[in-house]
Amino acid sequence: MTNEALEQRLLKHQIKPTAMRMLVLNHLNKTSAAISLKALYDDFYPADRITLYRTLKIFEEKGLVHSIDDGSGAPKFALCEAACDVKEHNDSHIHFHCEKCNKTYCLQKFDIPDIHLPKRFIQKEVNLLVNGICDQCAA
Amino acid sequence: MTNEALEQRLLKHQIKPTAMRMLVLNHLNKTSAAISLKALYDDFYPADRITLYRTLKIFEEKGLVHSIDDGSGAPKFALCEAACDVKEHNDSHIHFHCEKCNKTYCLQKFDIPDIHLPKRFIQKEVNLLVNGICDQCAA
DNA sequence: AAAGGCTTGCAATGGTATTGCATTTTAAGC
DNA sequence: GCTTAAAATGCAATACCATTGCAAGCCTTT
Repeated sequence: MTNEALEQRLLKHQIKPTAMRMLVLNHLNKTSAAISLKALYDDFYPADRITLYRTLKIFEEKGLVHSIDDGSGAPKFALCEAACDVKEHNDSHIHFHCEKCNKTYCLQKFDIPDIHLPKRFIQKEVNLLVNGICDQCAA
Repeated sequence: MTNEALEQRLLKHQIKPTAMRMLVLNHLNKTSAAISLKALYDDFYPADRITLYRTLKIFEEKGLVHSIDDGSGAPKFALCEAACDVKEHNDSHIHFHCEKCNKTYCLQKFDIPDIHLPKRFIQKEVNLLVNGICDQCAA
């Protein structure tokens, strides 16, 4: 992804494109798995941890990434689908956590099936986390 | 639930029935919503927090309760279905978190629908968390 | 060049999970 | 019942992660 493309993507989400933010966005864009703050920190060492924290925070707030809680203790982050924006997240896909390699993937193509709830329960948002073994590790 | 019944239930799960454990089990049994360690601590004050922590821990390990991560930051705990035991958890139901009252319920009667995964992904365990408004709060 | 606003970096705080260890309680054998 | 071993409890301490406060730096606008 070119610098211009990165910049455009940030601007589209009303995020001021700083160097740090473009680096982080580029990094997120390159990897297929979701990434934790700690992992991001390791990859960007010796960049400041708090800055990375706030970078992810604002990305999330502006609908550029969504956070995934895969039960590993710390949330992980992954780029949103194109449909997401500042006003609304729309990440209705399955999240898969591999218990072998510990990676967490957004299965963008795999929608969450319809849910049946008891009478008078109102559904707003659904999180579906599947634990198991990913294709790489199953090989 | 009688003391004998509580005791039997603990023994069935290979948990030594101490006073504390029976109290906690009774408490879990009385409430329909899942409970966090902190809330349990508040309810049992001035009992020791660590003891309660370890009580929940062993309950979980022995298949008497399961933990639910509803995104509130701290896991909550609820009694397992009767089918669970020391060897295997089997809590394949929807968890519902009400954003109004912040309570989290096990919808025992509402099974998780079948999931479609990409080729060669192996599914082991599924967590389905629905956020929304519960029947009480919707009224 | 000056001023204001946003970003960054460092320090500090806060909450929760977890472990170590000494003491108490429980269960078992005699 | 008494003794002893194992398990549970209570307290202190540690560790981890998220989050905030504040001062310094950067960038834009005038």
